Amino acid sequence: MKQDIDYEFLETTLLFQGAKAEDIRTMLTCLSAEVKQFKKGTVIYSAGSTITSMGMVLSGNVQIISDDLWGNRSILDSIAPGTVFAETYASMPGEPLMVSVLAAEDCEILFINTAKITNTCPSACPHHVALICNLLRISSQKNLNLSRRIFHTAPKSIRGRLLSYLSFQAVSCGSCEFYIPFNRQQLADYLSVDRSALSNELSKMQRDGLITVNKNHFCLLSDIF
Amino acid sequence: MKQDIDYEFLETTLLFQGAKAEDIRTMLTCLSAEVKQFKKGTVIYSAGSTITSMGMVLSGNVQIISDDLWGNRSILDSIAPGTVFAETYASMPGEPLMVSVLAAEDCEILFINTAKITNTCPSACPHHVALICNLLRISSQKNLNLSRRIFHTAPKSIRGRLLSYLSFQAVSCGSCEFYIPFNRQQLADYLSVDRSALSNELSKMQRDGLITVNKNHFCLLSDIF
DNA sequence: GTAAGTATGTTGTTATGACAACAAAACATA
DNA sequence: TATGTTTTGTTGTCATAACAACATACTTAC
Repeated sequence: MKQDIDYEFLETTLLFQGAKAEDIRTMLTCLSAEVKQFKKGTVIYSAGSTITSMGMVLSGNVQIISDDLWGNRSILDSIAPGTVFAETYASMPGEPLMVSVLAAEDCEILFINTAKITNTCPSACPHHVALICNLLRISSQKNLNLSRRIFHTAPKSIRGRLLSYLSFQAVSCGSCEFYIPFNRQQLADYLSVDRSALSNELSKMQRDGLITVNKNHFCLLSDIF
Repeated sequence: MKQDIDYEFLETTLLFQGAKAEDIRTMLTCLSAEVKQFKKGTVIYSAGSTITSMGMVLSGNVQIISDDLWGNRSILDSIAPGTVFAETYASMPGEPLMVSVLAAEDCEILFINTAKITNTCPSACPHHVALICNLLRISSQKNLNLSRRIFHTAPKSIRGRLLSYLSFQAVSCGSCEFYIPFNRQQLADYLSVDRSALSNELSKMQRDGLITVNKNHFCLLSDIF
């Protein structure tokens, strides 16, 4: 089973950052990690269940989805190869998932039991410690992303949210001119507003001389930024 | 300086969970942790700056605050003794703070350099590993809290947000009858809605036979939960 | 090129929430 | 009990965002 894992690829991931292919092979054996295949459309983890292993996408693509009380499904995130998912829940055993994980394509997933990483005596395998540090970094990064989103959705008006989001983008890229990684629908979802209302507000802001917009390219004009 | 630290108290904190007072003393020396005093109203960390140490409140109380572009200040969180703050930023060196940390009362803060925890060779001090695991747990827990909040503020109507929040509370305490840890203003802030509109909506939901409310005590009546 | 599909912008209507201002409890303190 | 303070509920007005429906690009495939 394990011989088909591409350890060179794993070297490039955030989780295994700093470890050599050979070390990773040893670690995965030691942690009794498992690779499983999933057909497109399969549910990998379902909301409400409790889990003990985080997953890393080796190939294919998985989606984090949420079905609300009325059956409306929304896609919260899309996980690319080399990225982990469900690591938060795997670190907090017993906590039921609020979301489901779905195979968006045929995919291969590497499952790693988090408790084995944290519980196994680290002296047995010195790379364990590096792995935990990487996990901590991944968790902190996710934390920042979540905090930012809460931040940008805190204003009650669409314009306020856009100003919050856009000025952050400007600061973080060090220029008043930048591209955003969202299309209109995705930006609307991120800011929790209606897409057409968002489009409308962008037009107004352009008329008000605050910004210029062209597809994903934004330019902040005002001195309030 | 360090002799006035209450190591027995630190034993009870999440960060030092599992370590004995004597171990903690050794670790803090090894990590060259520092205790500092702050007068009420002092800024401990200010938004925009970059930091390398997380803080733990030993006595007093600190607030996480955010001042928006127009100078409106909002209190995002209140940190009690034994709890850490800014640990996310300390784990991601170079990331500028989005919020400020303010001494809400006279207080004593223990500062710990996160890089020293993760970089120091763990074999030098075996409890380092436990410390990192505790940090990971703290980070994961915060992650869950942030995710939940995003979840509950995702619906666009006040009623939708309340249903999301209240049904989660019911599930997590295993009963349709429960107390919430917020007063009206705090709940409104948490759900990012206006307080009086929230009160109003709760009344409507009561009239519609969905819930009964009495102060912090809620009872979900409908079968949709 | 045409056609089909997707993404984006526009407009008008309607529902809803923010806000302000006030009333009524609840609580504390003297 | 009287008094001030805080919390919560109520009401009405007004701004705003959701929604629907449509128009106009912009893509992609044929």
